[in-house]
Amino acid sequence: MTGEAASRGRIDKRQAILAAAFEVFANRGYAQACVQEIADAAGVAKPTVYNHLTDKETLYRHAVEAAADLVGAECRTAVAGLRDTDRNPEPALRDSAYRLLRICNGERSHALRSLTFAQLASFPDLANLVQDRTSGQLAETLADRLARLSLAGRLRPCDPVVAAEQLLALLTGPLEVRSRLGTRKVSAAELKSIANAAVDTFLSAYGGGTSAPEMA
Amino acid sequence: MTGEAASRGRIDKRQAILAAAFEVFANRGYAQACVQEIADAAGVAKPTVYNHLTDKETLYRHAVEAAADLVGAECRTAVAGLRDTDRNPEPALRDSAYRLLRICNGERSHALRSLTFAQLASFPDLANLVQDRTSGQLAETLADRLARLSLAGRLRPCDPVVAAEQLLALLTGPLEVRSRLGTRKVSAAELKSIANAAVDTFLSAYGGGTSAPEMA
Amino acid sequence: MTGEAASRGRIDKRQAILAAAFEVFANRGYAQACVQEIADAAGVAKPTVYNHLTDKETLYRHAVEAAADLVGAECRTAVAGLRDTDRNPEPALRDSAYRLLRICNGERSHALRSLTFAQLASFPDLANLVQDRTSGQLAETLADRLARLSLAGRLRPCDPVVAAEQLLALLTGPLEVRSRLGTRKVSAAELKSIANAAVDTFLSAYGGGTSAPEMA
Amino acid sequence: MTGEAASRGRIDKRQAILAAAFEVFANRGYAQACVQEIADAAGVAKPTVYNHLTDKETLYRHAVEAAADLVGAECRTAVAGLRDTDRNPEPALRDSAYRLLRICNGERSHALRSLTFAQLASFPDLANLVQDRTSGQLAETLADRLARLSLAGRLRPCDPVVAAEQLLALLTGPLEVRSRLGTRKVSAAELKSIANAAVDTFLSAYGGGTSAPEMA
DNA sequence: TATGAATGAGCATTCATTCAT
DNA sequence: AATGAATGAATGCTCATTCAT
Repeated sequence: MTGEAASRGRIDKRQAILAAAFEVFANRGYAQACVQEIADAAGVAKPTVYNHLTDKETLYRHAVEAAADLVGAECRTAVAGLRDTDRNPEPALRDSAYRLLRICNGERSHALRSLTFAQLASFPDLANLVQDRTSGQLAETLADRLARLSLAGRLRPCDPVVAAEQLLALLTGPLEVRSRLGTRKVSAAELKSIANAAVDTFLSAYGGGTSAPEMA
Repeated sequence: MTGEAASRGRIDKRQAILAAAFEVFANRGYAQACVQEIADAAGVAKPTVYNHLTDKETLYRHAVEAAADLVGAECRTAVAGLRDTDRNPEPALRDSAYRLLRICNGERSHALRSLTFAQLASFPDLANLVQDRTSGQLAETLADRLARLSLAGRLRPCDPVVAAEQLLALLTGPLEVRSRLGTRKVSAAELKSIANAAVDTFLSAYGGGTSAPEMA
Repeated sequence: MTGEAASRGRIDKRQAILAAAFEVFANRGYAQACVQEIADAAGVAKPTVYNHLTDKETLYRHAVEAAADLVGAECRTAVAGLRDTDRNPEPALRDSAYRLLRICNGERSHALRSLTFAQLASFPDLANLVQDRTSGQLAETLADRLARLSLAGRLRPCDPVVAAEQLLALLTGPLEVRSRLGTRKVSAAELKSIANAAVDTFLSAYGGGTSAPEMA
Repeated sequence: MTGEAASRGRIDKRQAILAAAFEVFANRGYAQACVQEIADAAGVAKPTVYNHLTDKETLYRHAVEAAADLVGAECRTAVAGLRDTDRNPEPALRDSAYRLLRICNGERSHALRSLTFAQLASFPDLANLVQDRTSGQLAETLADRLARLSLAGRLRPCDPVVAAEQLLALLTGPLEVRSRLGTRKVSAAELKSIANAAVDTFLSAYGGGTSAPEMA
């Protein structure tokens, strides 16, 4: 009991530090963020931060990695509805598209994107890691789903990797513009409109499988 | 004469400083870049930098602005071929798409994108300015062209703003993934493949106006 | 029994800490040595060091004092052979001289010397304590022996304090130079040569007692 | 003029920093000395110290080196009187001995000795450098003089290196004891007594060449 | 008693910025 | 106009020391 409570406390503190770190890094950027501020935000003393995470760099890497994992998981959840190949995929596509946009429009996503770009030069490996665990995995998952839909005759035969890539591009590209890189709030209605426009275009190109064969 | 030569020298020095500044900022990021390094790269003494540009911030703003203007101009040139409404727009689209990708894949573009994201928190206004002068203007120009093509019956009736937005998204989104945010070289062949896939999808959705049947 | 064993364990731990402390202080110097490293070297946790020895300063004092006592005891042993006033003292002198040099050339002696000098400013009293318990006591012991030898007519009448002082100087001075303050190994042969040269000079000045009285 | 004055100012500042640094290092030791204190003592701002001397380590090395050169030069001056081989060397020996003791008893010498020992572990090369430029060069110079005196028949034939080494040992050894490693003031009278005792013993061993009977 | 965890205080170093020349 | 030199303000990191268990 005591042991569990203690280690719980330890873990909580570490989590608190990582969360505070991501928050501060997101607001200030890597270089401008100072460890003292992170410590303050986490409610601990500066050396405690160092005890748990060695370095400003290490702190940054762990904070970013954790955020990337969170976003990645959210994204995978968002496209879960596409697993069903028994139905016309259009409603599921519209739903997933909107869910993805909500995630991408979230603060965490914007911050992650921002930080990743910002530190491209300093931590290129971290950029790759983040991309893999977020858009990379998402694209793969999506490609899998699209491939099955295509096989099931719900989508025209196509390269599922390209299709997934383009669907995502049709979602995130316009969002980036409309949100002005994340500096502007985008209403739910606008998100829906982006999502639907994306799905429309996507289906124009990839829709219409066997049920209404375009004589592929 | 002397006066002109002198002011010419002055201008040259200012340009040299701005160029060096963009280079250094691009390589190190805003905070990590130090004025001394920029001065060294420009071949002048540190106070000279301050004489010309007041501030690190001012220096940054001017350097970024100049780069944005350059990229913006390049982009506008790239889509010049779309002005012609007398022909099937497909070849021009493929050409413009490829040209745009080459620009977006260039070092300057990547650096600009990187820096803009990196300093979102510190200089949000600069982010907007850059976006306006690059993708913003480009999107507008493109929307104009597409509107005329649509009017001319070369494209299906559509919202030209959305169409432009999506075409750009289909180009830049996949490029970003493939180039791993700019850290990886992308071959000309791959660029062409991205461009063609984008145009294919775009034309599936927006192509086929009245006068120019796809069967062409 | 248990009590004894326990207190034995306690004492052992304390000894281990002191030994580790001297080792670490010797290698790093007072300020550069950190308590954590000492704790690690002693195989205990940091607070345990504090439990036993209060302070970094206290720890240092005890460690140095213990080392000084060890060296002091060794030195006294080394000159035991001079107690004999019945024989020509030359062989005993040569033997004692060599033994002293071996001690002074030992790691512990060098470390002690180094640390004492290093912390002159911070702990001047400790410097005096160390000097008293090592060269001080040795000089006194030696002076006693020389006085008796002189009285016994084995040495010319002289001020035994000065004589002892000079004999020690003739030993340690050259050793310090040859060993480059302890950074260089000095061979046994070289030690012997130093010892003999010292005794030669010493006997030239102080040798020749009653057997060939110079009629002081 | 202006240039000279300016560079003069620069040099003066550098000298001031080095002098202040030696002072502070001597009083506090390397690790305990903080650069701010040195800057204050030199009457400059901290970064100025770094501008001139790069590093705390570099600062230390230059300060110590400069002090070593000063002491070395003083020592060489002190034994200048021994160059004369036409006279009985005894008065010159007594004079040089006393002069050397005054130097070795000076604050700078003590500090140099202290610091050298203190940082043996951190900067062993510096220890050697200091020893070479002070006692090393002195011993050589002295050996030269003694060799010539010996050749001139003013001293008994001997190994001049050993003789020099022993003479210096007879001076510095007792001084170190009497001054308690430099923590205690030693009166001029006591210095003279040490010097004379050293010369007495030295001459007992090495004096009495062929041409200059001791009875002189 | 022994220890994992936490902290307050301190220090080297860097950098944007400003004078004096 | 251009520069060498100087500085005030920060910031990463370390370490002796103390709690709570």
